[in-house]
Amino acid sequence: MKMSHLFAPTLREDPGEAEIVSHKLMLRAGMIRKLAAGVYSLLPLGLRVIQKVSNIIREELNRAGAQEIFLPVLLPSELWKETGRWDVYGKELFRVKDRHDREFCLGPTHEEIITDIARNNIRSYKQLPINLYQIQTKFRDEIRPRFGVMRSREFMMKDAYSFHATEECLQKEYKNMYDTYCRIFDRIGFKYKVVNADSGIMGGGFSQEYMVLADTGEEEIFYCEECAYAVSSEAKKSDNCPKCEGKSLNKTRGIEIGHIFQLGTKYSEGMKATYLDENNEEKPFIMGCYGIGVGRTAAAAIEQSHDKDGIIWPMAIAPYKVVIVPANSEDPEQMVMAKKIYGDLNHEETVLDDRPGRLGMKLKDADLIGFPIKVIIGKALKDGKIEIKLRKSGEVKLVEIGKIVEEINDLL
RNA sequence: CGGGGUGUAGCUUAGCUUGGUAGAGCGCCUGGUUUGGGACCAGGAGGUCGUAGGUUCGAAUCCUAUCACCCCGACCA
Repeated sequence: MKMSHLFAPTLREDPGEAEIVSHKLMLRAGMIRKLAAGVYSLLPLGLRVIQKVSNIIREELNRAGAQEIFLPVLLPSELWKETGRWDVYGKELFRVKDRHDREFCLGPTHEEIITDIARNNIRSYKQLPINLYQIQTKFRDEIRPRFGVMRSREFMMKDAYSFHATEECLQKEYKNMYDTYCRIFDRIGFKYKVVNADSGIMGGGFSQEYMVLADTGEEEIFYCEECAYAVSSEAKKSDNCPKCEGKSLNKTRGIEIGHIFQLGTKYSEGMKATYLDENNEEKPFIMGCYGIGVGRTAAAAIEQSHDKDGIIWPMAIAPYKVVIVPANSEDPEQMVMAKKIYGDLNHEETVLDDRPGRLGMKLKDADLIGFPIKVIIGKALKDGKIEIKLRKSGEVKLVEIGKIVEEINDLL
């Protein structure tokens, strides 16, 4: 991609509407623009990050045996009345009527719909277990949307639902999803904790939240350095770790980006969703559900990794991995070399800053957008060398022209 | 929904108290000089002052209503 062609309207100053750093930087880097409170347009850089997060989630879930589906956003009220959530969900549910005055809502989550599919299409224990997921826009009329895409009314979410014949089978899949989520967040490069949580309106039994550690996180969490134990502030019972006796708990803040639930039979009983077991007896499905906030994951990455100059993307979800910057756009030799290197690299992950203008302006934009690798073609070219500068560490390497492509590819 | 606050050019904002020509910086356009961390000079475009009423000879400024947005609280990926 050529920078002169890329639609990334960067802002030099902080927009007044943004309070937290990820919101400010997503606006300044030209990733998002607001349409209404809690409703955001994704521009090319923002969409690319969302797609990279989605792809990692998709790869790991597929590998874990889940199957991707795509459910409607527009949902008839009948299913919601079956479980009682038409009333329980309250004002947070976006309700609409069609021309015949039939009531619908815009999907905030899809337990009812997936359970309806299961009861209509799964009859035998032999068809279990199964885990179905989708990556889709969700709607929740939040009481107070805030912090950009961190808490918006329209947002991208991955939601998965599993169906089981036995409690043991649910436990096994829950553990499978637990591990899968760890792989997903490890791949992105997060520092995170898994804490026991309140299930809220989802209901059911046990649930755990994945919290990305960041000073600006909305929730206070406590964790033990010795073992994996972590807990959110409202559930904390003592100052010491219950597993490692006497060890005191450390306090930090986190952003919830994932939540896994053991639902049990709450929805299947409410909706009479049953299968026949090996004794020809009708049994309600035992269910689990597993969510990840995709947009929030991108915002959390920025909260966790940024500096005064801008975003420091982890390699795995950077919108582009490399930017090539000729120091002087009027210098023909530098431009020829920049284009040659651009030609030798993967265009899908590389931006060539071919704009006229001074080096400082281009580097400021590059640091704001957060490309992990800057390739600067400047003064050292006379000595047959090109500069590689890493966004995260600031480390600078002078590399001989002949080795530059190999060197860059080694860093990806 | 309760409490607090803000709406002036694409962005950041001055002007409002005390009514009388809408101003700046950045960005944008044209020309020139520049080119290693957001350059400089010259010229230029861009404004229903959130909206609707009212007071007044005259309203960005005063009054009323209304809308939008932001922050704190309950909710959540």
